[in-house]
This record gives sequence, structure tokens and C-alpha cells, in this order.
Amino acid sequence: MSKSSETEIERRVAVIKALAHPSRLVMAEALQEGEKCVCDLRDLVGADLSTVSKHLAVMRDAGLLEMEKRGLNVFYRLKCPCLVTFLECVDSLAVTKGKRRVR
Amino acid sequence: MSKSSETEIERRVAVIKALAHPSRLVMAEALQEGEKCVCDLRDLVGADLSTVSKHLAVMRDAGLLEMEKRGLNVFYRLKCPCLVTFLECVDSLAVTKGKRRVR
DNA sequence: GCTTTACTTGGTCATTTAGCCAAGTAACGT
DNA sequence: ACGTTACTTGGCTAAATGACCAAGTAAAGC
Repeated sequence: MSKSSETEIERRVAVIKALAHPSRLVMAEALQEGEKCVCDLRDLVGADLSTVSKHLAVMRDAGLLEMEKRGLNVFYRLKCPCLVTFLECVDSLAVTKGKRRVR
Repeated sequence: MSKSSETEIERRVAVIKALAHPSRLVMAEALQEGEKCVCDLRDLVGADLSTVSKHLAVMRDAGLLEMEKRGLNVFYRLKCPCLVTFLECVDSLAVTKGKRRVR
């Protein structure tokens, strides 16, 4: 029962939401280097395998990731080439904001 | 008591989260045209003024917006010039995903 | 100084999200 | 066929988010 009547805005929001979580963002960044299996990503974020799997499902449903099963492993890869650009944009903001942060 | 010990990732996530809501995304897009007062934005998204104000605070705290009070009005404007690029990236994904959507 | 306008802030409640554990599935090894 | 590995899915609970109403503040107008 996929939501068939999503608006343009809702679809955009779904994509953005999919990146709006520390573990998911870290995984998305890692996937820029190339595909990784779920267990690699679990090691990366250090959460329960089921948790990681659900996070990946969120990103997949949003259209950010593709999955492929090979043997026992499931490999995920980024579907968007533009994540880099996007994160640079985010970073430029983060920097602007934290003019002087307690360090 | 601003969170002084935010990590790099958390700061990024805060920016992304600030855009991960339909009303907030719509307002951010509208602000690309130039500054707007809170009442303009309320008319745009059609929510309670207090709700809109809180949404704006979220984006402001994330570093996305600047506010300026002039007379009775409070004007908000985008601090990032790169939102366009970012949204194009998001859209390219949204489109890729919805290869064939019920319409 | 009192009222009005344009907000922001506090409080409460409903909804969504995120985490873990436990159970289910699918491919491989023996 | 049976166990093991690598996941996904269901269920539950705790925490975060979002919406509205009500109350508070600050500038302007009379």
C-alpha cells in the first residue's frame, strides 16, 4: 500500500526526512564511496542490525538508495550523484551558523 | 542554553531537519524570492500563527534564516544562497523515484 | 495611557519516530 | 535436510515532533 497520492512537496519532504537522522546521514555519506552491505553499515553506525535495516528502508522508500541481494549479503548504493553538492550546501550553512562555537 | 557540544553531524542533521517538514520547506522556497514577514508566511501555509512562528524558529536555530524586526512586523530571510541547488538535487531524486506514479 | 496589531512562548495532547528484542525468511555450507 | 549467516519484519515502549489555544511582549496609533 504505497502512498499513491503524494504531493510534490510530500515527496520532497520524504527525501529530506530520509537524510534527517544522524545514522542515516552517516550511512548516506559512506555510500558515496560505493556500495556497502548492511553489516558494513551496522559496523559504521554501531546500532542494532534491525535498526540499521529499518533506516535503510526509509532511505530506500524515499528513493535515495537501491538494494541488491548477492549471496547472503544485501548491498545498498546511492541513487543520487548529487549528495555531495547537497552536503556542501548544508555545511556552508552549518559553518555560517557556528561563527563562534564553544569548542 | 544553546547546545554547545553539537557534533558536526548533529549540526548537519539540524539543518536538514529544519527543511524536513512540508510547511517549512514551502516557506523556505518562498523566501528564495526575498524576505517575508511572518503573516505572509502564515497566509502561505495556512496554519496558526503560533505554529508558523515555531517553524520559523526551528529554521532560524538551524542557521537557515535570519530575522529582523521592523515596526510591528518580523521579517525573515534565507541565509543560504544554495537552497535552489539543494532542492534540484532533491527533485531529481523524487522524480527518479516516481518513475510511474498514480496521478 | 489604552488599544490594536504582529508576533513569540508556554502548556497540553495526539501523532510520529526510533530503538531493541524476538521471530521470520532466504541463501549458503556440510 | 539441518545449521549458520545475513538480513527483514512485527511488536512494543520511550522520546521527539507538531498542532492548537491561551497568555505574554513589543511597537504603533489614537
